Amino acid sequence: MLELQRIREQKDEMIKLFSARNINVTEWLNEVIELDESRRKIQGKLDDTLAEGNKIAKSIGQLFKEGKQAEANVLKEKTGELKELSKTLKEEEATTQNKINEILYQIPNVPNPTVPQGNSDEDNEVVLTKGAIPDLGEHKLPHWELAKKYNLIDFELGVKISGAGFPVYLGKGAKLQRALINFFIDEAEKAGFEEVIPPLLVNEASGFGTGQLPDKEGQMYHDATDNLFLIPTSEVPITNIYRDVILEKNDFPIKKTAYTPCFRREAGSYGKDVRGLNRLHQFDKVEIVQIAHPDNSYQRLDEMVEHVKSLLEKLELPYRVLRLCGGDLGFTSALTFDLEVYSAAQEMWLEVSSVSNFETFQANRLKLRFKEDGGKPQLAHTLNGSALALPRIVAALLENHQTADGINIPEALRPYTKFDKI
RNA sequence: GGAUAGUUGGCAGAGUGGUCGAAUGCGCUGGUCUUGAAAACCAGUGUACCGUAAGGUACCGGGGGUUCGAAUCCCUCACUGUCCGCCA
Repeated sequence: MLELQRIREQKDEMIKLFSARNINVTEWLNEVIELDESRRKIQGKLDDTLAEGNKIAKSIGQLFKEGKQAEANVLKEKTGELKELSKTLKEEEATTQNKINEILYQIPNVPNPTVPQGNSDEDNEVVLTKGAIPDLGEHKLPHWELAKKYNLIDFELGVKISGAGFPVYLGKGAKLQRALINFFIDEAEKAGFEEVIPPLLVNEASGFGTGQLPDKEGQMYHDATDNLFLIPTSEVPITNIYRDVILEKNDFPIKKTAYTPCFRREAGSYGKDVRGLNRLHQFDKVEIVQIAHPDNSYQRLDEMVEHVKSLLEKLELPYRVLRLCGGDLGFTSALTFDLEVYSAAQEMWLEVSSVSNFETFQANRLKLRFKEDGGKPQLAHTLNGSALALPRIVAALLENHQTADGINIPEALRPYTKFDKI
């Protein structure tokens, strides 16, 4: 959620930056400013009214103490009107505040100045492409066929138990999952991230804090009985550790990593994009999260991208780094780098990581702040990235490393799989 | 699931209708003292909003109510502790 104060002070710059998203926020911002002005006026009146009421109430108390009942009763008469007035003003203020919030909830984050303008993923900027695309010759198989051939993943079995998008991993397929998770976690720890195991179900306040709620509840599985949501990413529970927290300056840097399953309803997805492991309702992911000082959050973002790149290199996968354009940029993000691996048999790039700086957008909702020596609390920056999402990595791993007589496990992963080949 | 007790400032913990944003202790910050430190003593120490400021308003788990006045009374929800039941 955007900061009201920033809207007041930097409206024009913001409008300019929002053009990267191809949206015009002028009317929204003007309306917010206008509503805020009237809200403040109302509050002024309300405060005065309450102050007067407080004063009278105190006098009445005093009079009672002195036994001056009659005088007290006279004063009581006067309070009725004040009460009515303050009630009305309170309602007005609440209504106005709600209108402000309604608008604020709809406005996405301000894009960083380096975000290219664009409408769709076609306008994303390729920052870097690295690694050789393997020449698999004639006999290349897509990963879902490899999975079947080597008995690694059973998609139909998952349909029987749960439905489409819930694959069952078998034998070496299951071991490969576990190996990747441990590999990713170990690498994250080496990079200074502390491992946590968060809850997989979160409450409404947490969903709101990171921006899944309101509006995107359709994306999450919801348990209505207890009003809990299955996490679509561990970003939600991890970042919410710091909801309603005021940090000290030397608490930085805060770096957490977690492995969790992730659950996404993916309503409306269809076609080749959902084939095999490309898009699932349940998948595994190792996430890295940082809470950073505003002064160096972009440096932290770069470090996170470097970390993810190193993972892909160790897995010997060809990848590219994209700077997302405004049209592809997530609602809460100010700047996002996507990392994609090349899936050699499908002959397409698959997004395996998304590394973002949310600046104060989430922190504002979370009330996640920090204090400089002697200063007032100010909002921290939140960042996160996948490091990495498993299914598409598995897809690329199977496809890219396939040979006529099996699938080679990359060197870096062998200590974890304990086998060299599938 | 049943019974019962709770939820107060960074922590502990008082406060059961008025002068309570809230005693006291601990912690923290600054000062005095000291060669330095500790101790002792003194002062300060929540958040948000409004206001140029002085100052004002709100917040004692959330929401609602009673009252001139609520941390305190009532309703409701959430959470926590304890006991019982069930269970990995």
